[in-house]
Amino acid sequence: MSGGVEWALHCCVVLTSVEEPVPAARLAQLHDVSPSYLAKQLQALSRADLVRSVQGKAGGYVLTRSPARITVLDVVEAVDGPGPAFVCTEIRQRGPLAAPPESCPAPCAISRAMADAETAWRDALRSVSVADLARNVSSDSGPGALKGISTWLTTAEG
Amino acid sequence: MSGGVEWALHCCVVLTSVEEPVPAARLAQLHDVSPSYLAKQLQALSRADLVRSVQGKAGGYVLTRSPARITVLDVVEAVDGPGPAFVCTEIRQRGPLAAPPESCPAPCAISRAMADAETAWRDALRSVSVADLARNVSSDSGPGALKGISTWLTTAEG
DNA sequence: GAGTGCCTACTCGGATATCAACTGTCCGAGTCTGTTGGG
DNA sequence: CCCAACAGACTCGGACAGTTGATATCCGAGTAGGCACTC
Repeated sequence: MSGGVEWALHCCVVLTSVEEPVPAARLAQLHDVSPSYLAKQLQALSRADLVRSVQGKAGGYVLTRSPARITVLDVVEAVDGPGPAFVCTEIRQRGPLAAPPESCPAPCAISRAMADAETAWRDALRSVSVADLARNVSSDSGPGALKGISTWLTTAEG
Repeated sequence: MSGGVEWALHCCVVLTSVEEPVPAARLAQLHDVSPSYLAKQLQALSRADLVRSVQGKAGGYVLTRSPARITVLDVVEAVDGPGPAFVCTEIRQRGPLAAPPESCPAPCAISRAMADAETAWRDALRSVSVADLARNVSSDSGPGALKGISTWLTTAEG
């Protein structure tokens, strides 16, 4: 799994607490990560229409909709790609004892088992929204944590 | 996800139908895959104690226990490694507004959500055994399919 | 003083190097089988 | 005829290159805001 998923999720959570656009560079120095690489992840979120990019002097990124309507699965698929992690090569149709294609209308049992597991994984990620994450962060570190980050993001200090 | 997982699972399924050891080279030409690379995957299965390797002239690989007691998760973890796919970097403890370590006794909300999803994925893979896979293959391609593979594996034809 | 045009500075977006992991390959260590020689 | 020792060949196991995707970076296109000039 790509490590940029964690960055993107944290960015979505902090964007929950602010209404003005936040530049990628500021998000990068907040998390102390590479600004250029974080920009790439945010571009992926923008392509997936999870955040809206505004250009110009006071530009940056803003969530396109309510955090309650953005699931963790949305972010993961935006960054890591929507394709399944396990891809069936249909090796049962290869080799000297290959199964004839007309007898393979459905994916093989192995492919089905892996697909079912990935479906369970996706369902779990879909059941958690970015708003849930922000709520949990508040109950962990106190309600003032996100508020402090919000004010730091919107002020021009170093 | 490593593509070798598919090869390893197919090998485990075909090993279900045979009692004698089967060399890696024969499994490779059955599936028409690289013999050397398949050998690497089988070595991983051997390290995980899922298959037993016997050396010498009539050597090869055999399952160490009943296929009903080998789960798909066992094979996946043996080949891809047991570590979780998502690793939390604890970036909340970095940067100018880093959370103090004493206020982070538990993993962060993001890490928990990802861990829960992976647990669901693991549970799904753990609930399917190699015996289940073999049974499904038989209902898909007919009971004769595995039998034919078994006889082909144990005979010395080209 | 108000409006307009321009200029600057800041933003994103995609094209570009660097690196690690997966993929693929090879040769040496070890062992079982079959044969052969002797008793 | 039976046993034991040997040779042979086949097996696995770990060490060694090639290639694709992830990581990290840079510079150009575009736009909003601010300023100066004009009316």
